Amino acid sequence: MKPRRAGARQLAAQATRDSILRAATKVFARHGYAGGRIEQISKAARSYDRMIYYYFGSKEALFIAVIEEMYRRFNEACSGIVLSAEQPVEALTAMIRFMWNYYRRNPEFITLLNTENLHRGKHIAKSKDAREYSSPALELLHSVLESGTRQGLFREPLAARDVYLMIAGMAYFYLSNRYTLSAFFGADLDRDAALAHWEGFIIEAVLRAVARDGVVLVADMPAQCERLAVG
Amino acid sequence: MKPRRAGARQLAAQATRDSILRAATKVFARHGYAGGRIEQISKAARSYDRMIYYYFGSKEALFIAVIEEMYRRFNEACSGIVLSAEQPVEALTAMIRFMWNYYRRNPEFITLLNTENLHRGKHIAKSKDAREYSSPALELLHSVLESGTRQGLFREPLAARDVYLMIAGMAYFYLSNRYTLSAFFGADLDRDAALAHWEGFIIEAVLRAVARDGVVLVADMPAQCERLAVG
Amino acid sequence: MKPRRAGARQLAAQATRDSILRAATKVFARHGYAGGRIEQISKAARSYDRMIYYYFGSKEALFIAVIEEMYRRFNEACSGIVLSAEQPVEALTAMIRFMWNYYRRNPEFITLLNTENLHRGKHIAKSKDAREYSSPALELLHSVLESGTRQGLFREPLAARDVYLMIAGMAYFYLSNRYTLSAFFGADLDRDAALAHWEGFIIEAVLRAVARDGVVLVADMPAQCERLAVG
Amino acid sequence: MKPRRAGARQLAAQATRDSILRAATKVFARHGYAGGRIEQISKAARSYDRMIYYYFGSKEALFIAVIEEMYRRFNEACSGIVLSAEQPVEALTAMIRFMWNYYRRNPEFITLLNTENLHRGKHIAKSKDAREYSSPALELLHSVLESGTRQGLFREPLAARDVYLMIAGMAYFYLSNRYTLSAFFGADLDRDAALAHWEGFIIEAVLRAVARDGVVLVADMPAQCERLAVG
DNA sequence: CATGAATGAGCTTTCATTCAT
DNA sequence: CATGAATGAAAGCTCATTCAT
Repeated sequence: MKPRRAGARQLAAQATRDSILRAATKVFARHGYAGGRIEQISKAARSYDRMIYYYFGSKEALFIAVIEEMYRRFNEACSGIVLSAEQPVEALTAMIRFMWNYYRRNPEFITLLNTENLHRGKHIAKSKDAREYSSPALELLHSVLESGTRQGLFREPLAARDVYLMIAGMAYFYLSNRYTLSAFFGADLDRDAALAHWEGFIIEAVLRAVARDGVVLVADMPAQCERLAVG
Repeated sequence: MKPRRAGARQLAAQATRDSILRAATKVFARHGYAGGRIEQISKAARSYDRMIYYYFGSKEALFIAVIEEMYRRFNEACSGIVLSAEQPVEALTAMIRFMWNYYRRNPEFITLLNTENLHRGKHIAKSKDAREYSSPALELLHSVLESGTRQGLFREPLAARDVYLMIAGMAYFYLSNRYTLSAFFGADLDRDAALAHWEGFIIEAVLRAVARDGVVLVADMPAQCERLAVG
Repeated sequence: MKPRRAGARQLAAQATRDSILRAATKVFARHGYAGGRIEQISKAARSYDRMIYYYFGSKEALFIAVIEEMYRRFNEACSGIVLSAEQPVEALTAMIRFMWNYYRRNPEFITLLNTENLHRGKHIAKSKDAREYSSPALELLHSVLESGTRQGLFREPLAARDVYLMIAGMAYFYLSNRYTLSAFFGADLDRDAALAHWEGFIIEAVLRAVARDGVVLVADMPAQCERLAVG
Repeated sequence: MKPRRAGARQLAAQATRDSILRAATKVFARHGYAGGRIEQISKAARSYDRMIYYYFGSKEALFIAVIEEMYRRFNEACSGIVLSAEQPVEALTAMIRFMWNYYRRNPEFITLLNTENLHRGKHIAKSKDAREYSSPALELLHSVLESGTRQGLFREPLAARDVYLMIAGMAYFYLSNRYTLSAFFGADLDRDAALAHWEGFIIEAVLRAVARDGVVLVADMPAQCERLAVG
């Protein structure tokens, strides 16, 4: 009947829903699931409590939507990675840098994942789209590792999953736990120099982990690498 | 006059305090700070809400006490590590196994740290004994790395802190995030085989990270190691 | 669009707020601030605890609102006083009767003021409208005193504030402290005769306090007055 | 058996009881009955909650004891008043000054009375010694008034009770309500000048209230008085 | 008599959620 | 769809009081 109006309405509705989702992401990331308040979310979204129930049904359903969106964005970002399989060391280095930077720039990603793991993944288990979240990052990594092996740079191919876990673990842990670690070490892990140092350390450790015995892989800025023969 | 009786009273009081602390550790580890209910804690401790306030003053103070106790235990456990500095590869391997097992056997350690980091370390900051938590593990690691270098097995010594972060990161992340990772990978990371595999992977990766160029370090079960010359 | 309906909603909301305020006035007047229970208030208002926090935010803020409303009503009542400045003795007498009757008919006024003074005025200090509470009664009194002086009935004008304090003190103290005073005197100060006697005594004392030396002012019921020359 | 020890014990016990009573007086005076905390009292008395129940039985019984002690002290103080009945104006003035100063120096007297009146005298009603509290002040006042009448200074004798109420009302109200009055007047009633002014005003008003028609009584500092004939 | 732990009812406050326009 | 009032359960915390040496 009034398509234009209906369209405008739908647009407005979508905007409301989006702003709630965005606000919820922030609030849950900051305070956890139990600590995240419905009212805080609705106010941050400049909307009303009621709207949250209208669009999402419950606090838990909202949290699930937040987790889903978080994965969607991560995979979307992963899809954007372009690597030259011909230069596996460069590609691997770029992959590490990507993950490190993604974690750094999306701190909610880390705290939301921690929150979800605190709850033993029960929300992701309820998600209908859970299956779709297997990341393109893994496949990329797999082909890079294969290429490196083929070129004699990497040893017999490691499981992409293991390398992924290694990269993610080293990057994630440093950022996720930097507050307690800073207290533990008596040093500020948030300083630029410390961050840069750790990024370099991850790269070095991963290259050493994948390198063929007797081969030393070096990643130089900007993203250069060399092959140094031994013996 | 009545030392035994007075002692009994104090003992009972200490027992009450301890059981509250133990219960709080479980509950906060399971549900986070905001999600952890005072009533749940007092019931689990077979005590009363009032006693929590009697002994600790507030929910937050109780949480701080939990965090402090958690660190104390960890450092206590670290103090028990005995390593033969003469066999640096074995020592380093043992160190890794220790941390991996500590995380596995003390899952609350992980979730409590995550919770504390969610709150940006604000509780540890309020702790009076925060300074004392610097772990003996770091110093041990330092001497092991030095010994390895001296023996020509390890390259010029890496910072103990970096190696510690590498080990902790790889071990911690796997265990902390296994629920979301299992969904992400579509595989169960909790299976014994998967756990054993990852423990081995960490050891291998760390040994490769610290090895002198051209040296391949291998850690064999049970805790054997060999030196394989290359070239 | 739907002004009547929207209006009805707002009206109902206002009614809820009002009934809470009314109930709170009663409860705080009866039991003091600490002794006044939130639940008692919400039940008396036929509402819910939650609504008190919805509309007022906290127990203290509710008490402040009660104090503000109490002052507002008092000043509103004072604004209704009509005095003929030409007949200062009658006017002053009427003023005294007004205050006496106001205290008698609004016993909460007295106990709320006592409660607020117990807390050293800390709530009124937090009130934003505190400034506006200076009563019209003072100005009225001032003009009555001036008129009396001009007519040669009153001595050189006393400060309206002092006369106000005298009236208020005598009336307030009798009513505020009648329970302990009754025990102290071994007599019932609440009997009609006793009350009427005291009202007359205040009037007489005040007239004597303001009278020009040598002039005896008499206030007869109903509100008549004569001037009796002396010497 | 061990009289000295028993005596010492009794003394210590009395000291404990007294310090609790003193602490309770302060706490109830400061926070009212409901607002006064048992723990606060026991801590202020450097004793234990349990001791309060040991010596007084309950919070209410403790409050009754406080009220009784308060009256006892007041009457004790009144008993110390020495007035020369031959100089009724001076005597009356001295009486007023006594009451004004007693109120000023014993602010707990005022707030405790207010608290007791808030509860409609229910505690004093439960006191067994309540009868004994009729003050010597009334009798003193009575004889002063009679003497003044006999000497032709005061009019036909007023009821001592009325004059007492007048003095008490004016003095008590000013001090009791000074916090709200200061806000109401926009002036500080606690300043020395203001206090001295009001003391003088009370004296003047009372003298005028009791003076024989045509007689002007003046009370000069220090405690002098003159008789000024009119006409 | 003194001491400090224990008790459970009850307090203020907050929560997620639903109702009524 | 939006708005804001309403709801009742449950949270953290405090209270006066009693128990057990």
